[in-house]
Amino acid sequence: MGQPRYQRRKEDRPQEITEAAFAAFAEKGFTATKVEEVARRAGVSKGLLYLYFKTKEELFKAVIRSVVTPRVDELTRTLERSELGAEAFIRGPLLAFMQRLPGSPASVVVRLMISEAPKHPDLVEYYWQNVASRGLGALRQLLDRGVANGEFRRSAVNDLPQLFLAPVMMSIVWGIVFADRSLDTDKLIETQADMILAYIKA
Amino acid sequence: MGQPRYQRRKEDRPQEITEAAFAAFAEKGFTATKVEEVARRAGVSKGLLYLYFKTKEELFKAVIRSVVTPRVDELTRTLERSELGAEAFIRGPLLAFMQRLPGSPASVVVRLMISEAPKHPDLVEYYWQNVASRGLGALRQLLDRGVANGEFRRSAVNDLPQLFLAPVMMSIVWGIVFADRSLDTDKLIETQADMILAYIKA
DNA sequence: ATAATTAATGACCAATGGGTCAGCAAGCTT
DNA sequence: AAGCTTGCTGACCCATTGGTCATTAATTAT
Repeated sequence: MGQPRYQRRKEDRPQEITEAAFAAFAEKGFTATKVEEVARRAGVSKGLLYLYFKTKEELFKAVIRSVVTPRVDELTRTLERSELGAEAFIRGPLLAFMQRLPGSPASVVVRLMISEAPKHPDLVEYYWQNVASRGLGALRQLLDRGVANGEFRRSAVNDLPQLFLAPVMMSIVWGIVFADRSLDTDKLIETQADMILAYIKA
Repeated sequence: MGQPRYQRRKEDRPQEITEAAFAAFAEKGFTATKVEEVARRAGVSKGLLYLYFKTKEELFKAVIRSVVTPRVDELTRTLERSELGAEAFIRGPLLAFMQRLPGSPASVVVRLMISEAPKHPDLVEYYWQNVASRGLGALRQLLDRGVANGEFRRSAVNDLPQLFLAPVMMSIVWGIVFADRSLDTDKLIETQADMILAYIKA
């Protein structure tokens, strides 16, 4: 009956801890989350956590990276695979992708970035390199492609792909602040796409 | 030479403390700001601060209210005074107002709300009643007026005045996270106004 | 089996910071 | 000028929590 009191699972621990931390941060934010709480959720002692992550901040960075990386990969894959025209791509996969963001972990990342960015310049740099600049670059490329093949005219939008993301950001922030008060985020994002397309169509 | 070590200025203290707190919160955020730091900035002892504000949270709420109230008043006044047509109002005073927001204290308030909203439901309620719902209501009214007098057609925008604010929010968040990396927020907001107007014009 | 290795524990430490309060002194009253 | 009220101070308290480390026990090697 000697149930061992724990198992040694060196391989799995980091991810388990990271996932537990994400869940905790999502609920309470970074500062308000106690390291011990993360450990408890991961079914692990606080001491072990500090064996895998030097400080609470290191853990935080690892969490952001772990959430962000797969999502960016998803986006770039979608972009590369597709052979749709620019407008069709925007109305199809891009719209779907953007509409999923407000309800996804991305939303938590945004909240954490806004709260903690000023204290973590290296994390901002990472986020810029791996998410923002790549995403915006892809959008710019898409718009330029549309111009090149005559679908779109060249306009201010070419230099401001942030216009696509503005209603996504609005939806995310709305969700954080006014959790309950409903807003039709799908409609918001879709209408923006409609407007932009009407505005830039050749 | 008996310089008095302090003066009694019961009337001015609350505002002085509130202003010092705003400056401190703007730099470090709510949690990272120590009450003692606020007191120091206000040129006051920590004990006195607690004479005027029961807790750190009460101070926080007072700060938000003090920043938000005058700004809302400014907006509503502008709206009421103006006798411009809907489009002219949007391209004129409304655009100017929105373009000022990202560089204004409003930006700090947004950051604080995003970070602290989950812990301060009553503050969210206050913000909703006094800022969000009034601002959105005014925009809705403006759009309806435009429809009524034949300037605009009725469209999805009538139910989603958040579309106007989306690039403002984007600019604010951008400024918080990527402080240095520049974004032409004026252009972003102006282009959005152009797009919306093109989209809804009768 | 026995020894060696190291994943894992949890009691503990030290610093931080919100909040208190006994006492001091500015400035008013008489 | 003496006394009184109260705005104001700053030393202090103590709960919280990030981080450490001596110890334990699961696993592997011999």
